[in-house]
This record gives sequence, C-alpha cells and structure tokens, in this order.
Amino acid sequence: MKRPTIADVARRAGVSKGAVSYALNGQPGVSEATRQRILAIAAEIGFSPSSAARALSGATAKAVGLALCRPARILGIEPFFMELISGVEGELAARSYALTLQVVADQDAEIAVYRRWWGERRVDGVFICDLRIDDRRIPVLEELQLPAVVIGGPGHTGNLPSIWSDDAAALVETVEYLVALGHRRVARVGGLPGLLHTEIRTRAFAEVCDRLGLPGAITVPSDYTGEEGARATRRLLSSAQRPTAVIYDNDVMAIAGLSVAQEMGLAIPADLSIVAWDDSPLCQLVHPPLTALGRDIPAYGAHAARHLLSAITGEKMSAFQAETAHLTPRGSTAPPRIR
Amino acid sequence: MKRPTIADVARRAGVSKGAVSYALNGQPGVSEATRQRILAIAAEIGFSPSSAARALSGATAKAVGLALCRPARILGIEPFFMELISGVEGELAARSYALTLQVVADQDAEIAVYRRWWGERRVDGVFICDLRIDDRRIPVLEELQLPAVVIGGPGHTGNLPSIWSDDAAALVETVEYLVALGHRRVARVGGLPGLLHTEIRTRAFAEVCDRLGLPGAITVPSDYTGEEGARATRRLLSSAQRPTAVIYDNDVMAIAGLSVAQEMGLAIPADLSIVAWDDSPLCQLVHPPLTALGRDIPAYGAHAARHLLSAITGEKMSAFQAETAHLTPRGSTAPPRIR
DNA sequence: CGCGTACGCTTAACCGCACAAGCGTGCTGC
DNA sequence: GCAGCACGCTTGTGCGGTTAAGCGTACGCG
Repeated sequence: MKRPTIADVARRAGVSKGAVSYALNGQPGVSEATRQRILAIAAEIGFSPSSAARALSGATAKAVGLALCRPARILGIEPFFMELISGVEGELAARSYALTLQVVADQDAEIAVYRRWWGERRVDGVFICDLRIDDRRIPVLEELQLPAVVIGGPGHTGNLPSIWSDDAAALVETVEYLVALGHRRVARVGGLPGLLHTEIRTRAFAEVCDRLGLPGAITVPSDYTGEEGARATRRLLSSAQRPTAVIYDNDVMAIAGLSVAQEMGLAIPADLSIVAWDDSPLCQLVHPPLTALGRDIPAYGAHAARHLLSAITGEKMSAFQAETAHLTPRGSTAPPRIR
Repeated sequence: MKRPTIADVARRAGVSKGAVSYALNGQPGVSEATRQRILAIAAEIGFSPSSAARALSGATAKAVGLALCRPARILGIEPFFMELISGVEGELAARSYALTLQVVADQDAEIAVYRRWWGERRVDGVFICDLRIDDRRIPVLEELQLPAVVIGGPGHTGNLPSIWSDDAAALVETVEYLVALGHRRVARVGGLPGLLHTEIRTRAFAEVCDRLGLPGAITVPSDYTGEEGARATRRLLSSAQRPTAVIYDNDVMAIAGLSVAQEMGLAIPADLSIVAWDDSPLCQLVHPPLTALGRDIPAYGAHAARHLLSAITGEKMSAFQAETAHLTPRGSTAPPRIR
C-alpha cells in the first residue's frame, strides 16, 4: 500500500501542495471552505505528513528523547521509570510527540547519544534523569543548545530548566515522625552514591539526626537492589547498638530489609520500624505492609513533559518544584519495644 | 552551535557531497584513502547525518516502534516490559536504531498509532505485544506492509513473524511437579483474559489437570495487580475444598497471594504451595522465597529485536521459539501437610 | 473610473541526504 | 596507437514537506 503524500491530497483537492500545507497547519492563506475540504480529504485517505520531510524543512522533529543509564536488572525492578514514562507519554501523545528511548551503559555513552540525536535532528529535546553533582551532561547540552529538562535537583542543573521534589523535607518529616514514635537509633540504607538525590537525602539525614541529637545515625550506601539492601540491613542489625528504625531509599531494598529482619527473629514493627522511599503496590503486599514515602510519579512525568515542550517552543523555563513525597504510615512503623 | 551537515564535511575534505555520502555509507565510489580522510573529518567535527534527510531520501528511518497498551499502574508494577525494552535496546543500539515508545489506551488507539507511524515514515518496523485471539492489529499491519514482529504466540500471528515461548509446556511441567510433591487440589490465578498467552495457559492447565485426574482444578481470572491477586486468593482459600497449591500468572499476584494466605493463618508451604510465573528478584525477597517460573526476558527482547531488524531488511522471517520458562523451586513449594 | 490593497492561491526555492548518471583520467588489451 | 573500461569523483535530481514571494481577482474608496 502506497503511503499518501501531500501531493496526493493536493491533487484530489485540486489545489497546490502549499495550500494543503497551510490548511493542515492551521496557517492563514486558505479560505475556511477550502481548509475544511482539504482536511476532509486528508482524513479520508489517511494522510499523515512525513515526519522526516517536516523535520527536514526546518520544523520540529516532533520527538523527544530519554536516555536511561541503569543496568537492566535495576531498570526492571524499579517501577519509577516505567511510571515516569507513562506520565510523560500522556502529555506527549496529546501533542503527537513521540518518545525516543535509549538505554545506555554509562555517562559517556549517554553524552554520545545526546550528541548523535542533536546531529541527526532526531529529537527536539531531552529529559535528564539521575542527576549527579557536577554532572558532565549539563555543559554538553548547554553547548549544543538542545532543549532539556532536568528531572532532579534542586541545584546543579546549570542553566537548564528542571523539575524537582524536596527530598530533604520528606526525609526530615520521616525522621521526626520516627522520633515522635520514640525512636532514638535511626539508620538509613541509601541509594547509589554519586546521584544528587542520594547525596541530598544523605546530607538531610545527617543534619536532622544531628539536630534532634540522635546518636550514631548512619547511612549505609547501597545500589537499589534487593541483595544489597539485604546485606546492608544484615550489617546494621548485627551492630552492637542496632537501630530501632531504618529508612530505605527504595521499596525493593525495604522489602529485602524486612525479610532479613524477620529472618533474624526480629518482630516488625515492635523490634524494628521500617520506612520505604517510593510507595509502590508492593509495599502493601508484604507483612506487615510498609510505611512509605510516596508521590505521584506519573504526574511528575507529565509535568516534566509539559516543561520540556514549553522549553522547546522557546519559552524561558526555570526550576519547578513538584509535590513533596508524603509519608503513608502503615504497619511497619511503631514505637520501639526497647528504647 | 550549528549542526554540521554533509556539506561541511565535504568542504573541509575538498570533495563533493556525493563523495562524502559514499564514504560514510561504505559504498564503492571513493578511494580508500579518501574514505579514511572523510571519516576522520566527520568524526572530528562530530557529524551525524540528519535522520530526517536520510529517511526522506528513501533510506530507512533507523527507528522501530513499540506501543504498550496497559494502564500505568500495571506497566509500573511489571518488570517484564522494562526488561524486554532493555534487551531490545541492546540490539538496536548496536545498529544505531532508535526505539520509539508509545503508551496507548486501547487497541483502537494502538492501531491508530501504527497507521500514523506508517504514514509519517517514523519507524521502519514495530513490535506487537500482548497478542490476542483474532487480534485486530494483525490485518492492519499486513495491509500496511509495515514490518512487524509479534512477541507472543504460537499461532494467531497471521503471516507476521513472531517470537514465542512454550508457556503450555512450562505450565505442564509445573503441575506435574506439584503432583509429584503429592498435591491433588491445584488452582491457578490467571492473567488478563483475552490475552493469547493467558488463554494458552488456561487451556494447558485444564488439560493437564484433566489428564492427571485432578479434581476441580480451577483458573480464577485476574488482572496482574496485587489487589486482584489477593481477592482471587481469598476466594480460593475460602472454598470448602481449598487448594493445596496455587499457580499465579505473575509475581506480584503471587506475593499478594502469599500475604493473604499468611493472613488467613496458613503456613507456607506446609498448608499451601505457591508458584509464581515471572521470576523477578522480588520472589527471593519474601518469606518464604517463591518457587517461580523464570526466563531471560532481556534475551527474549534481544532476539525479538534481531528478528525485527532482519524483517526490515526484507528477509522472510517466520516464527521463532525462544527458551521455555524453567521452574526454580524455592521455599514456597513442598508436599502438602494434608492431602 | 482608476488605483490601492487584502485575499486566496500558486510557484519555486529550499532543508540535507542518497544515488543515478555523467565525466575526466589512467591503464589495459589488441 | 587507440578503443574500451574501471576507477574516482562531480553533478544533478528527487524524497515530502515548509514557506517566502509572486500573482490574479475582487472589492473598497476617493
């Protein structure tokens, strides 16, 4: 089956290609009657303008890019990206924008992808995830003048617009809640060191524990996998002054931690309170259900998409603060049996 | 920063645009010395040919599409798609193919997306997931002659090439294993009815239970979510002749079922054996760890990608049978305490 | 009545690349 | 010595859109 082109529409409408182009793009230059006739014919023969030709003649590619730099096993296990993508998609689809996805091995590969996309004019803009401190991607994108929205922060985003959530505040709220329950020895199993949001949480945790006078508050770095979460938990629970509450940087590690604790004969929440960051349905499936810090990830993605589309149209965008994660107390937190 | 074009490369190399094109595409028509010089200059100034121009002048779009038709909450919870994507990506990236992703609401929207992609020449081919019986997407893609690979089957793929895994055999193996342990009352919590692989599993389950003379073997349909899995489990365990073993169509429902069973005071595996389809790290995090049917999803995706790329180059592809899921026994299965 | 102008459409020039056809050069074969 | 040909490159065309410029027509106005 031959793909219809603008010339086919023009021929059937008895007008020139230019007229069809004006009609389809809502530009002035054709009468309303002609416009309607052209639109009807286009719909009838199922015409969609070639994105290639359109992109070539200076218009936009009608596509944005997302490069993910995580190993496959972590990508699969974390609902975050898939939820983000589905939120992003909702906005993009409404404007007929396509999402181009690429999984990359490391930051160098990711930068190479951006340069290639830019050179190929394949995308009109990109999302940047997993922001790092002194992130090398930022200056590259600024140099290329490729519209971009950083998903993360605050700060460290150069002049790029961003969307962020106040993880520090959420963490402070959580620690204060645990302290209010009577906990004094609180520990944290962190995400990948080097990621900005991990560092922000780590600093906020240290500060709030210091402020509240909690002794030996410690963050054990991890990598979001269950194995590492289990290992970190085992280490924490084996120490002389073992914590009575642990905050995990994602749900998978929290579930792994729960398993380890139960394995070691601890009663949850009597002997150990557990809080998970990222509230997924999984948190409600385990026993006891996990107290978790949740937020609406699809909405976050949708906002990021709107932000990027605005940036693409040339608007001067800045940092946007999204909803702060909120604590949903469930059965995994309670006053400690022994202080 | 201005994007380099083929003309920039040509000027610096002191040759014509045509020569550069030949050199970059590995075509004859330039001497080896000139080719090397041109390649060096292209690399130096960071030239990537515009995908739009390339696609426009008859070559391929160097992109393939994947439309996902699942609600956001299910997409997020199931590691399957993300793992599939990361496997697909590995193959695509090696050939500089991009993956265009779209999340759609229903099959009509999905078909509209295929028509649009085809008209826009945005993709060279597509993957089809979640195959249904009498799937309406198949005839559309055949009509459009858009290269496609069906991820699913066997059968019901029209003339489209496909890649499939023998779910029936895996299910039979599982039931036989449970029977060998001494189980007589086995039930199953199935995935979304209407999906071909769900139907295949349901039929295989009914057949093998019939063959082995298991009484009242029943499949309760569900939708992959934890809530539904929990509800189905509650129903099964409340029946007069409650099963001593349950097979779940995904890991999330299995974990939910485990929770429900424990909640109802049953000991796992003594009172109830549980098997999960899709072996994710989650299965090892709960207590007891779940016996699961697993396979290498990224490899599955990689194979699908190779299949599609071959189809795009015009090779006549057929159905390819991938590895059958294999059972990994863990702590959630054992001989039943009471037969 | 004649002129200026807004309208509605056409024409044609691009965008950046691939590739067919053309063309000069040097080598081969008879 | 010259036709024939392979080689290495250039020229030119077209892919399917967008868009500036051109152009005829109708209409308003002094």
